[in-house]
Amino acid sequence: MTKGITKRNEDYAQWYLDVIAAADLAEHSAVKGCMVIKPNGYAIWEMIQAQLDRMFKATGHVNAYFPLFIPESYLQKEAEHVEGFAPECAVVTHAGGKRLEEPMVIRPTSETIIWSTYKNWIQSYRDLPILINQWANVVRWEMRTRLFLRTTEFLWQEGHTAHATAQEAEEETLKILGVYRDFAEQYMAAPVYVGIKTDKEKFAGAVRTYCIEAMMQDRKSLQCGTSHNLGQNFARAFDVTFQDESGKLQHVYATSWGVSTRLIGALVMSHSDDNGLVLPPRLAPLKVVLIPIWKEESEMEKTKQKAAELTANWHDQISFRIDDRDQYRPGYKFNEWEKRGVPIRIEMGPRDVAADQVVVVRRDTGEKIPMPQQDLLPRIQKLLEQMQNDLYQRALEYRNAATYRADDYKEFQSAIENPGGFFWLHWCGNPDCENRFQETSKATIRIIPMDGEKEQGPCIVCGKPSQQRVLVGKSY
RNA sequence: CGGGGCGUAGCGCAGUCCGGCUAGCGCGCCUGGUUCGGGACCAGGAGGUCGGUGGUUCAAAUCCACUCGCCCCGACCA
Repeated sequence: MTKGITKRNEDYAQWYLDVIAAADLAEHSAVKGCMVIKPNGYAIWEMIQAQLDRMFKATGHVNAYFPLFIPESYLQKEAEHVEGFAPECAVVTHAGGKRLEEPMVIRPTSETIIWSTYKNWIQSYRDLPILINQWANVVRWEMRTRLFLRTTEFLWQEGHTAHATAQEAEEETLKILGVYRDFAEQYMAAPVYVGIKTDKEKFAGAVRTYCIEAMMQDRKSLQCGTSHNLGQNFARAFDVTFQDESGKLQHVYATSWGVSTRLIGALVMSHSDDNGLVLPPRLAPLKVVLIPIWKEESEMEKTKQKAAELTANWHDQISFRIDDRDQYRPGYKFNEWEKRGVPIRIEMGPRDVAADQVVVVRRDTGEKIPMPQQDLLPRIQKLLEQMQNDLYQRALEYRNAATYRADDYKEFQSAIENPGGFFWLHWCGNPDCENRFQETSKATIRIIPMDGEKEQGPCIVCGKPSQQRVLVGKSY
């Protein structure tokens, strides 16, 4: 029945691209590695933004905006940071028809420009904390790109906070990690594992990087959000000090954290099926589409009128659309809205009008549910919540079923290839061991759990004692 | 950067090996009509510097050289 969408089990990568095309979310642009986010895709981003923005503000953050351009010398002030980002920076050398005295980097992230600014804002402990977020675009010249998951330019939010104590900075880092986790689970309906990155995987310039990791339908892991405790690294690099209560000068403690348009890719790969996009209701820009059905002109008027009556008081309460376009037949419309991931479709034809009912169809299950027209909106609202929960549960079960414990390296190596998934392994903490199994399995340590159960065991590579298991998987 | 693929109508492609009429097909689009509870059908129509430059030739989408770009698979990364 489906045209134009490759089956998931035939070619997952192609399926992903096909779903994006079918749902009209984005397309490749004339510029390599860049994408045009089309209205359907951008609307999802706006839903993500709106909710996260509420959550950031509820936790005391405010928005600001820092420049796109960063003097090249700024980037070089933090050693690890420059090493990590320099290779993927786009640099502007000419402007206004002249060669610039100092080249400008197009921000790959804004720590450096922000800390050079915070320096002027902070003198006393009374100036702290600073809790700022910005919604922005950034550019990272990646070798290989994939729509939404990794593009040369992408949209994100980056929070940058400044604190008087190490403890406060750590609390902030964890607070945001919690926000991300809640957002992923409650809004994206994506269960996530939460933990710390290994030194090898952490952000360039951070003391510690925390993140949330979600499993996609191909059993690969996608990092969906990161929260960094930057310690005093950037304060030292930019000489940002404050006078504490006792009058002593101290370097400021910093955090930074972000999520990006990658989340749209995560949504696609978490829930969608061979018929196209499936969106969790809470992030669906359009939640309901009502399709009046008719044969003759008289019926057309009647059903259209009925549809208008039925939804007369919906406008402030739910995002919906009546698709009464006359140039398409119902089957075409069913398919079109399905591809686009609208959670609920309401069919209403002459038979329904006569029976004072409608047929409600769930996008996630395809289930058709006849419903009385009376009190339709609350029933729909309830169903949307049900769907939101069901999507989460389904994703959770899928992930749990594909998460294993492994103690034998050979077994792990074969299992990561087939069937694939997440593996809890004992790891001694030695980067050499990390590199070893990374090279041989192409899988990486996704997280070290923070509050996971302690369990003694031998490192799966070298056999030395390990205090707990770490999560390993192939990733995007 | 390595490997592979592709640039011909808005999209997907055929034609290229072996040069030759006015460059085709499907989808989509426009007009009219019949249709309408799971991707309708009929008729008519619009739409092309064949990625670019140079060369070979009476003649180039097709052969040669150079070049630009994009996509996919790997190494780097949110």
